[in-house]
Amino acid sequence: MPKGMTKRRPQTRARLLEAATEVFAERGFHGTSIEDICQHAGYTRGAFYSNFGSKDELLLVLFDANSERVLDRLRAVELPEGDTDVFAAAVAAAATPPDDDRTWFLITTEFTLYAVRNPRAAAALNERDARLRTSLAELLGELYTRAGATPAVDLEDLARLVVAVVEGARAQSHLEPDALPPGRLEQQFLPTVLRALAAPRR
Amino acid sequence: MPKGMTKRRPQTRARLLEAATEVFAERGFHGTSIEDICQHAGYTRGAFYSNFGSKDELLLVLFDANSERVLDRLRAVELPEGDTDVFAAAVAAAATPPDDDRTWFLITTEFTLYAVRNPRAAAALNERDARLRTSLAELLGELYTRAGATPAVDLEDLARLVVAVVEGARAQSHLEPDALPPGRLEQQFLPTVLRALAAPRR
DNA sequence: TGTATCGGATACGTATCTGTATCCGATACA
DNA sequence: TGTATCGGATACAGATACGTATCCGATACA
Repeated sequence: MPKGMTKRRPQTRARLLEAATEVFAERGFHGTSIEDICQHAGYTRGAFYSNFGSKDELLLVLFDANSERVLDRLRAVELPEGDTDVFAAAVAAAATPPDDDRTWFLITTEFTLYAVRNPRAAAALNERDARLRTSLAELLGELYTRAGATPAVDLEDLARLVVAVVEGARAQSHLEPDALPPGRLEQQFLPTVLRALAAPRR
Repeated sequence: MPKGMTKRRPQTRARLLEAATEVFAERGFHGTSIEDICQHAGYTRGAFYSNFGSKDELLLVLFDANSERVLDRLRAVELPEGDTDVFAAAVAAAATPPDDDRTWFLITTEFTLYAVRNPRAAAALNERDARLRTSLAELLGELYTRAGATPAVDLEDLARLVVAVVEGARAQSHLEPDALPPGRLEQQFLPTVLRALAAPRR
């Protein structure tokens, strides 16, 4: 805790961030006024400007916090031991989205749009994605090892593919949850794909 | 042309739509005021309200128009004849994005967000996606035929996968054009993936 | 050529949002 | 317990966006 005083401050910061999460998810970033956030959090705009310089700044903080969460989730994935179908088991273990996925899908997508137009945000997003791919590549490497196979392609490239599939599927699932339950596309295809990208036995 | 009169009308409509396309891409849907659109098109708000009921309505029209374009593009894909690597050739033929892809990536993504929150838009989006998948499944079927193979999975499901990969890759490319040129991920992986999903020869 | 209708411009009132400047209660700290 | 500082509320002034109501020039049509 910084020098002067505090105790209320981190609380209101947290509450503002949480409120912003919900309101952004509901109405979008541009569609949300600072007033909306404060109202939803039970504060006035005074509190907001005392804690953040602008709506943009808050969004960056929000995104960074979520990035850590996502990375933690990925790092927490444990590869199963069973020797039946390692690929399928691994995908199944990793493919369950959290309950609040809808909210974060909306915010992350919003942030993506924001990033395409804003260099500072693009940097943050690309850095997160790079770290995510590194972790994922690591995991994939271990997966192939356990399967007793060698990957036939660069693991970072493969990580890009996996991210593309996951993100693409996520969008479809959030638009038509009934037609495509979350995780289904991944479970249906990723095991086969990963297996197909193992180097041929020699 | 409708009864009363017209000639100017469809022109200004078109110009407003074109202006909206550009401004939405630049500042986002919520970030764009109706005034912005009119100014960029060289009209006043009077012209806007005479042609559209609201910004939302205009967005729907914009999206529908683009949907047709996308479907036309897909239907125009011609499978190559050469017998070398049919899968690679097909992917290469289909993977080149149009020049204005960035603009439409932004708008479509924006529209996706809009759709997650708005049933009417979701219906439009899902209908387009369904038609897109149908066309794509057809194309894939023909592709397997030419390859002398039988698909091992439902083609509509496979179409979902392809769409996921393409959309996921598109997002990555627009965020890091240098690290991932448009179409590269597709060309690198899709041929192998499609081949791997052919039923084993019997 | 006259005239009714159409398309878009202009003008207006209102609502909302923004950022800052100031004020007051609460809390740490001596 | 006194006091300086901190956190958030309140108050204010300006800007921007919205939708409508009205007006005027242009075009179809008789």
